[in-house]
Amino acid sequence: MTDSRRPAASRTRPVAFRRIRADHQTELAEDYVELIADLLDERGEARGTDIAKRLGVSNATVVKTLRRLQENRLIHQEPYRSVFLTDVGRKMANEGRRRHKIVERLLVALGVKPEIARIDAEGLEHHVSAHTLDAMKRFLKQGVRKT
Amino acid sequence: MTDSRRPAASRTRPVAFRRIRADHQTELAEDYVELIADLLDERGEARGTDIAKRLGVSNATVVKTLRRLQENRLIHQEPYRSVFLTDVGRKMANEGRRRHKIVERLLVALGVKPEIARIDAEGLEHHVSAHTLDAMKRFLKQGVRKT
DNA sequence: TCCAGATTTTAGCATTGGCTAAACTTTTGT
DNA sequence: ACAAAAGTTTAGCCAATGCTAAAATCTGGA
Ligand SMILES: [Mn+2]
Ligand SMILES: [Mn+2]
Ligand SMILES: [Mn+2]
Ligand SMILES: [Mn+2]
Repeated sequence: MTDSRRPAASRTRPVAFRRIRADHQTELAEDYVELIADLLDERGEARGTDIAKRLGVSNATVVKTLRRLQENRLIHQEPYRSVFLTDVGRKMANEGRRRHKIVERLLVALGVKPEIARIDAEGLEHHVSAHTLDAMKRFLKQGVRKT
Repeated sequence: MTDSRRPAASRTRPVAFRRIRADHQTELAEDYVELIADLLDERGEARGTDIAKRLGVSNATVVKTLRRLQENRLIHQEPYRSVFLTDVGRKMANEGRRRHKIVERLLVALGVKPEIARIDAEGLEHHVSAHTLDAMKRFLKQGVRKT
């Protein structure tokens, strides 16, 4: 029953699960900076309240998370003022957007309804490795052969 | 700048983010029951230690999580004995496996290396809606047209 | 049988992400 | 100019997921 080409589950699975736990650690930060970048583009400023509204979360929660993002040098903020991205934060936002767009376009290419693609992509994006993202890009570019 | 066919971000984004938070709530439970089902199939019993090993997590963590899964009627266990799935748990495991396989096969079909597909699928599976899963299934079945 | 080593559970702690209600600032309208 | 309204932060709570170290239980030889 053991497939010699496939390494034992006891060895391979922990790798996957560790990756997921790592992904989840950065996931929230990624969504925040991306959202902040969007707000800055759309309206020139990103207030905590706007972030809360878009995330569907309470104001207090946002305040707490922003504090941590500031400690991690992803954003800059002063009391009662709106939020800005540091260079690191902006870079993270741009990478996030890029991934996000590719995943969403891939779903649409597969025949997923645009509204649903938007929603699913928001969760999927954080778990797509660089290699998988490349494969998606290739698929989107060159139509596709496939058996 | 506003696209009339696309609803305002302030209305649509919270939907997506709420979905993600919901997904994350069930994610761990899904991985546990799937893993337990695997162990039961492979070796007839699922010990906490085996689960810990495959998840790459400490024994104590597993004990605590299993207690919660038992409260939620997904598993059954007795002290110092191995773990079994309830009907509900088994059903969840089967659905999980189905989704998991489809996602993994889709990635491979896109040209992702099998080892990487395995890893990425473990995180992606929980964020795929029924509709998207159908699209993936269709794609896998019928080659694909695509522009 | 019985105890030493292996296994499993418990205790206690930390971090993250969420909430509501209260306190504090800032803004606005008269 | 200043009080009411609006907006923001703080305080204090909870649940989930992780950890290590200690206690408890089980088990396989001698
Ligand atoms: Mn995103
Ligand atoms: Mn996201
Ligand atoms: Mn799975
Ligand atoms: Mn999984």
